[in-house]
Amino acid sequence: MPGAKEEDFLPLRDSVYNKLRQAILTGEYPPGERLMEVHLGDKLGVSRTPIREAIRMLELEGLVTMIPRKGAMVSQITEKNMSDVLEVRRALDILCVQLACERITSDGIAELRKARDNFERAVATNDSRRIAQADVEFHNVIIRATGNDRLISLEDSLSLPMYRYRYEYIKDSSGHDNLVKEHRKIVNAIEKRNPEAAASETGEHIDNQRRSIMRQIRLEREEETMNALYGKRTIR
Amino acid sequence: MPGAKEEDFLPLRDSVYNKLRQAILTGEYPPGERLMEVHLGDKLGVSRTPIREAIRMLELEGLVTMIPRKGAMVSQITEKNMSDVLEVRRALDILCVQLACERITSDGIAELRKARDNFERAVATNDSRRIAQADVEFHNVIIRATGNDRLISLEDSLSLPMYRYRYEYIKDSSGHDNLVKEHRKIVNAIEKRNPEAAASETGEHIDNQRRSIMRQIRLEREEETMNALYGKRTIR
DNA sequence: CCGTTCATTTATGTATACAAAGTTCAAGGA
DNA sequence: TCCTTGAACTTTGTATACATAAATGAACGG
Repeated sequence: MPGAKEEDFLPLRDSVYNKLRQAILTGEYPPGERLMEVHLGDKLGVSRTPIREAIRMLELEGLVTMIPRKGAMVSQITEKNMSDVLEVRRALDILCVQLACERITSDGIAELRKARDNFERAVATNDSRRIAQADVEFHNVIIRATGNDRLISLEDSLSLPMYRYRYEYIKDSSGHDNLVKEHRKIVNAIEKRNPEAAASETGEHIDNQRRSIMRQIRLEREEETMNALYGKRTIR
Repeated sequence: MPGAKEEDFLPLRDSVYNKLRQAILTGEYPPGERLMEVHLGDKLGVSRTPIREAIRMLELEGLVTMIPRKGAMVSQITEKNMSDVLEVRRALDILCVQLACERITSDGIAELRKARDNFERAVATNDSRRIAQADVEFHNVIIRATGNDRLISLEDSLSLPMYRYRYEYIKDSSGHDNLVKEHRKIVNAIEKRNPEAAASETGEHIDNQRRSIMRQIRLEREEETMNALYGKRTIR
C-alpha cells in the first residue's frame, strides 16, 4: 500500500501524560496544585483509568507527589530538591562530555558544530524561547553522542524539573556572551578529544547555571512570603 | 492508645509491585517472560488494576519492557544494557564518595566503620548471601551520607538490574580479600576526607565489579546458545 | 463560646465489564 | 505444496461501578 502512512494512535495514557506534563512545566498547574482524577477526566474527556496511569508516570519522574489515600499534587520545588538534582546532573553532564570525547563520530562532530552555530544564531535574535530550544538541542547532541541509552533517558528526566527555570535562566543571564563562550569551549574540547578540558568546562557551565537557578528560586520564595503576609492570591 | 502500633496497610499495587520485583530479581520470571495481566491477577488474587499499575512502575525502573497493544515482558539483560548501567553507576558512585567526604558526620563515620567490620565478619563466614547483604549495607551507608535524596533514589534504581548478578559476583570473586581491601581503602579515604583518593578507589572497585559481571553475562549467553543448538528447554 | 462527635461528602482504591487490536491456526484455492 | 484469508481466541485499552478511607461541617453538650 504505497503512500499510506499509518497515523500513530498513541494510547490515551500517553496523550494525557503529555498534556499534564506540559501543563506542569509551563506553570499552568503550579506546585501544590492538587490533581484530582475525576476532575481531570472530565476536563480531558477521558475516564479515570488513563489519568491514573499518567499520574503514576509523572510521579516516577518526580513531577508529582502522591500521598496514599490522599491523592496527587504537583511537586513542590524546594531549594534542597533542585540542589540535589543539579548535583547529580553535574556529575552526569561531565560523564556525557567525557564519553562524547571518546565516542563521537565525525558525523557527530559536524552535528555538534551545527548545533553550536544554530545556538549562536538564536542568541543573535535575542528570542529567549528560541535560545532555550537551541540550548536544549546542543546538549542533546552531546548526550546522544555517548551512545549510552540509560544515560540519555536519565538526562532527560533530570532536566525536566529545571525546564520551568530554563526560560528565565536564559533571560536572566546577564549577557548571553558567556553562554556562547562556554559552548564554544566545550565544542573545542570535544573536537580535540580532550576529556579533561571538556569536563572542566562543563563543570563550570553547570555551576553558572546552578547559581542562576538558585537565585531565582530564592526570589520566588521571597515573593511567596510577601503574598502570604499581605494577602493570599486567589487560585484560578 | 498506648502501645497500639498501626499495622501499615500498603496498597495492593505496592504489594504486587514488591512481589513481581522480587520474582524478577530472583530469576523466577526470567528475561523474556511475558507478564499477562489476567494471569498474574488470578495468581495473586487481585484484579487487573493493581497489576497494571505495578507493571508501569516496573517499566519506569527498566525491569520490564512494554510494547503497546502487545503487553509487558521481563526486560532482556544485554551486555550493552548492563554496560550502560555500570557506566552511569561508576560516575554516581564516585560522586557519592566525594560528597560523603565533605558531608559525613562523626556518627556517619562510626556507622561506616561498623558496616566495614560487619562486612569483614560476613566474609569470614564465607556465606555468600550474608556477604552480599553486608556489601549492600556498606554502600548504603555511604550513599545516605551524601544527604542527596535524588542521588539516593537513583542509586537504588540503578542497582536493581545488577542484583541478579551480585550474588554470583560475590562467589566468583577469586578470593574475597580484594573486596575487603577495597572497602578498607574507601573507608580510610573518607575518614581522612580525601575526595580524590576516595574517588579513585571507588572507580577501581566498580571496574572490578564490571569485569566480573561482564564475564558472567558472556558465560550465560554462551549457555543459552548451547541450549538453542541442542534443544530448547521447556518454559514452565 | 468552644470542643467533641457523627453524618455527609468527596476522592481514591479496587473490581469488573465492554471494546478493539493483535495473534494464531486452519481451511480453501492457485 | 504454499500462500492467502478469515474466524476464533487472547490480551490489552478504556470506561464504569462499587467499596472504603479521609475530610468537612453541623449539631449537640459542656
